[in-house]
Order: sequence, then structure tokens, then C-alpha cells
Amino acid sequence: MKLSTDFYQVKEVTQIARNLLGKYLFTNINGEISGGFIVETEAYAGIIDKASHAFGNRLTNRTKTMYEAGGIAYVYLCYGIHEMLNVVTSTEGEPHAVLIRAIHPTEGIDLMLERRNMASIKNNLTAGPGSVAKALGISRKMNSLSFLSEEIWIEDRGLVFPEDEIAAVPRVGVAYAKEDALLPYRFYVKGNLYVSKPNR
DNA sequence: GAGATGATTAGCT
DNA sequence: GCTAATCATCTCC
Repeated sequence: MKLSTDFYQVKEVTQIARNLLGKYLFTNINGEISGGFIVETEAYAGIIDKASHAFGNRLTNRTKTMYEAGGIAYVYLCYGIHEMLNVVTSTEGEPHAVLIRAIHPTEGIDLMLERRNMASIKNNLTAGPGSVAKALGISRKMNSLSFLSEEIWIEDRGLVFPEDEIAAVPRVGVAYAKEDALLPYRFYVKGNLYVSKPNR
């Protein structure tokens, strides 16, 4: 069953990032369904997170999607090539988001291979945020689309990882962020082949 | 209206 | 490991 709006509107973005592991993300592009369960996420805590587009309460045409109520997609382009899928969380006015970094594909694998121009399935099919978006056919057209829509949604199928199979680690490259640098904002399933990199 | 830049990835060394 | 690719968005003039 699809996750309800309540799931996304919890205030603690890290809790949602943690809970999203093992949930199933699907897209329906022109009637073709593909997706899998999430194995790696990263939390972006709005205005206090230097890595966030909304750091310092910055509000622009692009970032305004993050300020909306939780339960919608925030898709944007980075480095001119890569489109990334974020889940907007919390309530209206709080620009929190969870970046989907990797999924374990379960449905529509042929379709994903085609989109990625790959001949056979490899662990890097959906490892890394840019790869996930490309494999699922996600584009900026889906920005601000609800996760209760027919084009993209997240399901709970009862898959739960025990605590000791989940790693919560500090993000890299944020040493300058003082006490925030120690916060475990990156979550992934230990040992899963589709995690982008075990310890980056 | 122009110039700098980045929540990355792939491919070469 | 290291570096090039590549463009929407933001910022400043």
C-alpha cells in the first residue's frame, strides 16, 4: 500500500530517511512501471544544512518546492547532466528533503536497462542518485509531483531491515559544518550491492 | 544580461 | 585516483 501523507510530514527528516530504507519506489511512465526498494538515502535538514539548497532559509524559484508540505518530489538538475530525486518532508514552510541515492530494482528491470543503455544488469544500474533518476525515467517534469499520484509513488510492502543491517554515517565533506558534521545523515543497507559506495 | 558553479558520473591512468 | 563533461539556476552588474 502507498505511504500516506502522515509518513512524510514527520518533523525529523532523519527519521524519515531511515524509515524510507526498504520502502518500494515506483514510477509509471507512459503506462510502463519500474521500481524497487530503497537502499540508500541522505537527509537534508533545510536551513541548517550547508549542503541543502535551502541553507540559510534561501527561497528561490527552484527551492520553493522544498518549502511545500511533505509528500511531494523535488527533482533538479546537477552538473548539467544528472537529475536527482528528493522526497520533500515535514510541513509547509520547513524545507526538509531526503535524497534517494540508491534502490534495489525489482520491477521493470528491462525498462531500466534500456534507459541506462546497458545490456545486462549490474550493481551500478541504480547506484547513485543520478543513476536512480535515469533508470526510473524521472525528469524535472516530475518536480513537485505528489507521491500519491499515478506517475510516482512509494509503497510499504512490509520489508523491514533490522537495526544492525542499517548504517547511519556522517556525510563526507562537511567537516567545516561544526557539530553538524557529526550528524548521521546518510543511511544505507549494509552489504546491499546497489548502495552507491559503501563508505564514501 | 553574462559569468560562476555544483547534493555527480563515467572513463581513463 | 583523477578529471572532463555540461547546463539550469543563482548572483551580481
